[in-house]
Amino acid sequence: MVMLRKEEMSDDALAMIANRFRVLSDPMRLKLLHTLGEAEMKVSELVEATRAGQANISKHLGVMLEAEIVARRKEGLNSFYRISDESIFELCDLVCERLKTQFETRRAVLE
Amino acid sequence: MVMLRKEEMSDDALAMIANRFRVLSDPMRLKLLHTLGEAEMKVSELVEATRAGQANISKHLGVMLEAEIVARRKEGLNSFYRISDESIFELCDLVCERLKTQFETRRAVLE
DNA sequence: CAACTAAATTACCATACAGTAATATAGCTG
DNA sequence: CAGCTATATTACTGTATGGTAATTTAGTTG
Repeated sequence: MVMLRKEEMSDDALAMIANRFRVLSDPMRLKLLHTLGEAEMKVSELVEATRAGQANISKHLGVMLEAEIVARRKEGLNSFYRISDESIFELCDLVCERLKTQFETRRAVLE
Repeated sequence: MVMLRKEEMSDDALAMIANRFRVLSDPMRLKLLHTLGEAEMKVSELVEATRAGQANISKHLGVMLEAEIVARRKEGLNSFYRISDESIFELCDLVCERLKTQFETRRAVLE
């Protein structure tokens, strides 16, 4: 546990971790994950839900598929995507909680 | 809890979360956090520990200071940095565990 | 105060990447 | 098979960002 504190941490390991964070560092991808949180959806539904371009959504889904954060199931003309890495919700929750604490602390300074 | 699953999630909130992930999405910054994990250090020590350029390190530290992931204490000519957001270790651990699981699954496929 | 030092900032270049329009691919349907 | 549809891919553009050299800033010491 607490890997990052342990002495040995190779550059390759750091690069892999950094890459995972990079995949999560885009608002549109987080929006897709948020939307997908509820249920499996096909691309056209995600396009409608996010009101973004089809090519854009396809590209973002491709990035997350490659990172194995989502999984794809093809059925005829449609592609259905779903979350395949539930741990991202834990990550987002942690960040959310931390941000709230930060803002609360900052606000308290003004009193 | 599990914020990302809740229905309402504003674009601003998504942008803030994405930004936090972005700050963590660079190998050199993770290396600095890893190095800082043990104890407060001054910039020159971090430069030596990471074998990177001084300007580079200063810039990365500035990014993390702005994000309130590290804190700074000035003493004479020196600046001492320390981790101010311990939750990043939890984030990194979660990612690490998930990556290990992924690779193990992928390896198992070859048997 | 002049010389020195640590850290921050600036200016610059190169690369990476998000968004988008156009096109390709693959499956469906008449 | 011809046309249609959903998704993926390609090519391109603009913007953001990491690395670095040069400079600035702030503090120290003779």
